[in-house]
Amino acid sequence: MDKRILDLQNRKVLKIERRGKAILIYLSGNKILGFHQRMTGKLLIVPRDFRDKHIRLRFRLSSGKDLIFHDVRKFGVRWYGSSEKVLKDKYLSKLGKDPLKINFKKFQELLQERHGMIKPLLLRQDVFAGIGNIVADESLWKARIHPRRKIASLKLSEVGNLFKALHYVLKKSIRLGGTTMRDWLRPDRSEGQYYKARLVYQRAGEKCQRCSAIIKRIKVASRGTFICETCQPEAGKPK
DNA sequence: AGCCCATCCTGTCCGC
DNA sequence: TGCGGACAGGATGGGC
Repeated sequence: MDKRILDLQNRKVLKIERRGKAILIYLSGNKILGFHQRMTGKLLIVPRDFRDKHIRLRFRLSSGKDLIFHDVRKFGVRWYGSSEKVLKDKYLSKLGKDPLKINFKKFQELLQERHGMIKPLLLRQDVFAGIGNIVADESLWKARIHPRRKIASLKLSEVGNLFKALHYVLKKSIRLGGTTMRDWLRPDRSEGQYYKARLVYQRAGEKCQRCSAIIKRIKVASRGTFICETCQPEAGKPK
């Protein structure tokens, strides 16, 4: 039996917090139980007799149900310890700004003095906490910005459009309960509805909702990336 | 600084 | 039906 798990006995959940893509459960006795779901992780509240080969952790709750961490690919991360120790973790302590919690001026500042491409920057959790591949592609499409555009080449109006697009996409995906494309489920095992609402991500070969051109799949930052080449022209490549 | 690749691991899908 | 390759909501470390 794992001592760290035993140590959870009788602890009370005081609050649950999200920091970027990390979920922190504050427990009595100054402890934090934290998770990062990565690619296929999910936190589920299930009946005690719920069984599945991919359950990695199981916590018995006083409600009579179990909290489980289910993770097919085992990339998920779990933290546990005193809140000081957990918050000092390399990943958690370096998390950047939540895009929904900053104003446009701050957003502009974070883009200053950057020399790379815009999409890889959006995906950096130490700069913007919480933006993932889907939100990045959907936002860049909405703002009509090619993911390989150099940050320094973006006009003020484009930076403004991107900021607005990020807010729009993040709020919408949260309102729709997240993205279920294959594995992921909400804690009550219902599906998130954002995947049905997406406009470019994983839609290669389909028509752009804005201009009817065919959506393409390219690679940016070693990640599958979906764009409309007409709406999101690449700098230096006039059509 | 920033880009790419491989890696961690399991499952699915597609072409042959 | 089998088999190999590509790809999948992410992060990290090494090489250039």
